[in-house]
Amino acid sequence: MKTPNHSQANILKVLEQTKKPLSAQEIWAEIQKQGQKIGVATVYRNLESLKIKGLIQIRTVHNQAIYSLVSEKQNFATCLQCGERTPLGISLAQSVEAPTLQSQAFEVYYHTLEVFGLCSPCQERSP
Amino acid sequence: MKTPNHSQANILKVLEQTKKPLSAQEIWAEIQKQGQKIGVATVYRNLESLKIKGLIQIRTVHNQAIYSLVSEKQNFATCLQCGERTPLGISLAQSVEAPTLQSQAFEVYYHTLEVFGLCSPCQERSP
DNA sequence: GTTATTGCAAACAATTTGCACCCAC
DNA sequence: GTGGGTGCAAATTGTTTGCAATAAC
Repeated sequence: MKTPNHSQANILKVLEQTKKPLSAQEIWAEIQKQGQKIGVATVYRNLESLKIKGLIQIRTVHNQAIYSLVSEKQNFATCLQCGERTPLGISLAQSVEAPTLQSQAFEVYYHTLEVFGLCSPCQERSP
Repeated sequence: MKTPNHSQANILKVLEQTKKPLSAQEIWAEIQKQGQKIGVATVYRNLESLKIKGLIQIRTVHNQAIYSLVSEKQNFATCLQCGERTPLGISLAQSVEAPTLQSQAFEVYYHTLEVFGLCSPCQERSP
């Protein structure tokens, strides 16, 4: 659990290859499809480890955990109704992170700026 | 589902009273404790409605949805290991929100700035 | 009277856990 | 050999759904 093991490497590889956030089940299916033998439990256990290492991040959509590489875009506009997330072309948190958190001995891995509301289609759907 | 009904009012009241984020089950238990009769399903259904209205927000901790009023602090440092969230004394997103999103016809309800990493106790616990 | 909302219990699905096995070192 | 990592299947638990009864307007 200390050094990145074989399963964790597979998980990271899949996330890099597909280039999009996946659920645990999708990751599991994908690794199997690539010929590797792996159990669901192993996927979950290693996803947890990877999360704590700060390599992947988790968000929840429709009551299902979705995993993605931390290296991907961190700023989104998320629709409360359909869950669609569109990246925002801004990145501004670094400037405040450091000073505020150093004093609290908090070790920053990454950050997220997310805006919630209704996307245009959903606005029309529920007036 | 259009106008705030009785159940939704109860949910909001509980969230205001306890002044802290609660799980659906906790909200359900609390409303019952106050003498109101309500079913779990009703709680879930109305939480969903309140979410879409932008009145409450959801986050997931340990595979459980946690609900809180949107009016509460939106900026946090979250520990990836223990899940502890400490509010940040900053608020900076407004300035970028508006211009970026107006062009996309996205109706903003609220925003969140979250920083992830390890809190000081957890750093010592996992070197 | 018509429509929306509710409670109940059953159904569901994602995630977790216990345990025996196996591999690496 | 020993300890961590694994697969399997069972168990758990939060959440959702169908439906008849009820409340709202």
